Amino acid sequence: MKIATWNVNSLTVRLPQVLDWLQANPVDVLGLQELKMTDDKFPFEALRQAGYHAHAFGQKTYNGVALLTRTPVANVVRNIPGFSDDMARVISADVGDAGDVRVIAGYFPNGQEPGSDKFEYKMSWLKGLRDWVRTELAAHPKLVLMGDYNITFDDADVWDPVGMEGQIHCTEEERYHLRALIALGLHDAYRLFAHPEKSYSWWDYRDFAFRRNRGLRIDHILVSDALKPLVSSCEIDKAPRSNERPSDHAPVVVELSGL
DNA sequence: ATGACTAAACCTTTTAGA
Repeated sequence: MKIATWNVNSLTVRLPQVLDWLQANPVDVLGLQELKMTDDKFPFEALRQAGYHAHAFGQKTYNGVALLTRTPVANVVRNIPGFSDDMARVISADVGDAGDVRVIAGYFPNGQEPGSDKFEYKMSWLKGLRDWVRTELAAHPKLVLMGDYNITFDDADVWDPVGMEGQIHCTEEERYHLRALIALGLHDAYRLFAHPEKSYSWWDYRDFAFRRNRGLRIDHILVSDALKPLVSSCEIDKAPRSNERPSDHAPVVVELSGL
């Protein structure tokens, strides 16, 4: 089973690229973030013709997430139960032939800058997510928590760790929450394998950042203890970042054997 | 240079992203 996450930064603009990517990478599950559209605009029919079931949770202009799957899913949940939020950031479902893999796909808050109201919202959102994921893990041992986290784990995820020290995506407060998720019994699938140094999942549109590989690794796939032994690969696909009108994020793909 | 691109909307200017 292959599971992927991709922040497309407007599905309206990126739909042709998503369809092209799925044709070349027929993953079983794809989580999308930053749809930037309401559900009545969501391209259910185009995705159905591409062979995917789709569940969307969108809103106007900002945020918005979706889960695309080759086979039908069950128990779709939108946002974080127990955490009141007027933004569309999370969608989860039971996937796989046995329906025993819980996939949670999220668009984590950006946070703007430390000390801002948006940063405080990011901190409370992360706490709300963790409290819910703890109970989800107890109910679903086989669990994947993936998406645009908007947090780097450490300096290895940052093109300029000195210049970005203490800046948004790189603060100790954000990384504390990321480690607290790991402490629930989750593992960063990407770091289960050796990868080249300076591997990132996002590059600024400005200043030729992609060509200069000035990026951040902020899109992650975390797998539970029960799934960790099944992970056979995890890769960032940089190819779509070279498209015309690309998303600023690249897809991340994990392969689970025996599912 | 609180800049550089990109996207959406209240659309020739602002807000947000990361």
